[in-house]
Amino acid sequence: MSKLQQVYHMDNLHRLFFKAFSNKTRLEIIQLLRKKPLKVMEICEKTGFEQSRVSHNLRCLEHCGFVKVTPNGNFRNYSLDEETIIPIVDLFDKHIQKYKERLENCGVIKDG
Amino acid sequence: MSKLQQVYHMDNLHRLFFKAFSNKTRLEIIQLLRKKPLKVMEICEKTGFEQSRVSHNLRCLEHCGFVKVTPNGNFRNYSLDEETIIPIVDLFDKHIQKYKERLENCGVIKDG
DNA sequence: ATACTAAAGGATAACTTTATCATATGTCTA
DNA sequence: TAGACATATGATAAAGTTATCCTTTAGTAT
Repeated sequence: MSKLQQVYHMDNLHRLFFKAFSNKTRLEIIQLLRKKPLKVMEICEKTGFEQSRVSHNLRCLEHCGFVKVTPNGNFRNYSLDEETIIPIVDLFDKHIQKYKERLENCGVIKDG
Repeated sequence: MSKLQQVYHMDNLHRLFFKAFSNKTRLEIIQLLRKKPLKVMEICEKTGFEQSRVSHNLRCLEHCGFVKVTPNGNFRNYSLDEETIIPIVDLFDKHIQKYKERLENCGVIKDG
């Protein structure tokens, strides 16, 4: 694989990684799981999102390595990958604090 | 503002921040600018993207605090905000290296 | 086995984002 | 001022993403 292809490939991975974060449902789930592991129904109750919506997005998060799942009888417990995700989320705050007004009225990306 | 509202608000900012990153055009521009500041036409030439596409996305990046612009006569020089963006981009690599296969075939988020 | 509960998965309409086209603005030089 | 060049902006069709509805799978208990 050439250098150029490697760089391009890396860009795609970055992009997929950010897409996983850039969704209201998934981000709320991540914030909840920062506090403690939860079952699917607990996430539904705390967010008000319906079960199917939560399941679909947990699937995405698990697939991309953001969360781990531990089956426990009839339930499934979801928890954050603490090795990579928690330090990353913490680091964002610096940028976001500095530019929050701008982020809020970009015009290209919208707060839908 | 209540605690709950603050948390919700923060989530929105995170989301907008990630959306700015989760786009092929913007991410390629960011990677180019990691090396050195560039004019718009230089970005077009290096990426092969057309001028309007680059301008629209630079507008988004500037608005959200990712890049700074320095007008210079007929040209405009764009550069990355090194204080916040560069350390963040570096940190992502750890997660992305660990989960690259998974990111590549998620099913929910696609590599369009 | 049947009923019950928790969670996952498929299809799709509604919504959002993107790239493109056409046009406008701004800056320089003659 | 006019012409040339660099960049920005508005509108919109196409592409991508999301939530929802509905069905299915899987575990548990009786």
